[in-house]
Amino acid sequence: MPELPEVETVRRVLKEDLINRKIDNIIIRYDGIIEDDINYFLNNIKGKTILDILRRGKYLIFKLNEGYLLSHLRMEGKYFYLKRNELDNKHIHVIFNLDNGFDLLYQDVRKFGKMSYKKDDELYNTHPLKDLGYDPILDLNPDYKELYKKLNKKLIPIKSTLLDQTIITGLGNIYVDEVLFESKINPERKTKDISFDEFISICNSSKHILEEAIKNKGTTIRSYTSSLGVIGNYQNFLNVHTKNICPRCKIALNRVKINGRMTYYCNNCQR
DNA sequence: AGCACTGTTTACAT
DNA sequence: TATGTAAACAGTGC
Repeated sequence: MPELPEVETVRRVLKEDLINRKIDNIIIRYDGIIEDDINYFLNNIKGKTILDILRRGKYLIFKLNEGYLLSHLRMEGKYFYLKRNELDNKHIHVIFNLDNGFDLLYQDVRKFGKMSYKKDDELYNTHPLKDLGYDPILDLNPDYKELYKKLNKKLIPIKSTLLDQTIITGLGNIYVDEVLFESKINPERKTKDISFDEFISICNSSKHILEEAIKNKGTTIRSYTSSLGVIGNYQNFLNVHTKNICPRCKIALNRVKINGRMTYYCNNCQR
């Protein structure tokens, strides 16, 4: 479900309730969510206290008093902070019993989400975080020249490259369309044909659009919520994604598949 | 009923 | 190495 603004919103919401909460027990109902050996995961997280909640790209990072709980929501993952036994359904796959009588529930309709435990010295040095590229919100002074080298001789469409989290991290299907519209670049252009100036424009638009989306608590098109029943607002500011008419020149938008992902763009404004 | 679609990532074949 | 496809899974809508 979520791209960077949605994950950032979830992080902020969870931070209000979870700081200094101790995890007394963990109930895992569906093993597929946990990437580690189950006992390794349980033994390392049970009894730990949540000191902070961080984010990198689309990953949520619970900083514990020792090590980290790394979590990716993929398409449908959601966290709910509720009084014990207040809510249950068949899509709740992991339950963290907290020391104050509340639970942190992990719900995931499609079961794509992943969690793992990372030691203090592992977090940023091992997959997946070590492979992530420029985070437009967290990284203030990126080496644009170095990033641009990665586009070097790629033949795939620029949209596919921007969905690849190893160059810029945090963009997904919605925000890539919006970024390319703002920077007036056709999503079907070959990556290697993007000029350095155009790449800078993409980076600037990414930062600007992601910031605005965070201010609006993310985009809710079908199922995203940051907590129980709380939707985002940025869908009201989308220019092209899910739209029919170009807001700039008023012609009909193109709707094509790139990488198997529905893509919206204006053939007139985006070159 | 059956098929196409969905905000993600990655394993695998070519 | 680079790229495209399928798979992980469940629900919704036509």
